[in-house]
Amino acid sequence: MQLSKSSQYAIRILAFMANHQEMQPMNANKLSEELLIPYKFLTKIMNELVKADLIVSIRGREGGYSFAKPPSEIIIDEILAIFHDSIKDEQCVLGIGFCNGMCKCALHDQWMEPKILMQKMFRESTLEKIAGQGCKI
Amino acid sequence: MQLSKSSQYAIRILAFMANHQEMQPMNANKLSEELLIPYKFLTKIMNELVKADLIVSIRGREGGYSFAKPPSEIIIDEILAIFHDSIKDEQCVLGIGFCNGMCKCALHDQWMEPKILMQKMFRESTLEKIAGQGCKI
DNA sequence: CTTAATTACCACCTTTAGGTAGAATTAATT
DNA sequence: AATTAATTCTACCTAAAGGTGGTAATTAAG
Repeated sequence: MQLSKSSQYAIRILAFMANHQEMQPMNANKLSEELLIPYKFLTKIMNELVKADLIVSIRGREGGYSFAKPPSEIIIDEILAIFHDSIKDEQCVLGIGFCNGMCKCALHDQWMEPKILMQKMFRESTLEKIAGQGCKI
Repeated sequence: MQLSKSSQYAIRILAFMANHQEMQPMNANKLSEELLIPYKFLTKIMNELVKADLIVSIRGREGGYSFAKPPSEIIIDEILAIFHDSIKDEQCVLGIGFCNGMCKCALHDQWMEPKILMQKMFRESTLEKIAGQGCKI
């Protein structure tokens, strides 16, 4: 029961970048060293963030990555969605097809509250909001 | 962000068995057909439940599976633990090593409440409690 | 004793997540 | 124009999850 490594890394990378907007564009080497994320894996993730239009990349010398839009407009759920980690409304904790009022799973009622809280957390947290928190790793 | 198939199946299987205690021992064929879980995968899961002492198996004709202890004494978290799906106290949502007061991740504070709720849900739900709920698939 | 019904075990297959390698492309600097 | 520092692309590798096949072991029933 946890996020994929890709999602975890992506959030940490973007939060770090949001904390150092003056250093943009920021290159993959720097990010890899600061966050202790394998270089090649990191570039793969960054590339997906570029394709998803969260990040723009500048190739060549003095290049690197910068935000495609301000961190205040990027929500965590948007990042999770890229790596298929977002919690959908209809998602059943026991994986049955249609888990709703008609035919619900054995954990449906208990699952409601934590599920809604997680969705709320992922949907209401912007990068800007969370960037200030924590010890920036 | 979801439970493994093994955990999902195991909970559904055990809840079903708790709902039909008069039919014990219950064999793999019956469980597979009722719950639409691939036979071979199901027997693999049952075997793990046997090794974990949640279930006892009886081989041979008229054999099958029965509870090793009453469903009122089996909590969901115990099942999740078998498949490495339990949510540990120190588990960080962004996967950093030590996420606590000293050095916490950017989502630490927001993660607290849903995490505690999920742990509560998994730790306080017994099989007996959840068995009655839902439409028994 | 034989047969049929059952679980246990071992080995494998397929798909996905996580991660790596190397060459191609781009662009600033010299 | 050459060099160098950077991203991008394609392809691959490894480990784990999910799933299957075949057979041995066990046991009740006939």
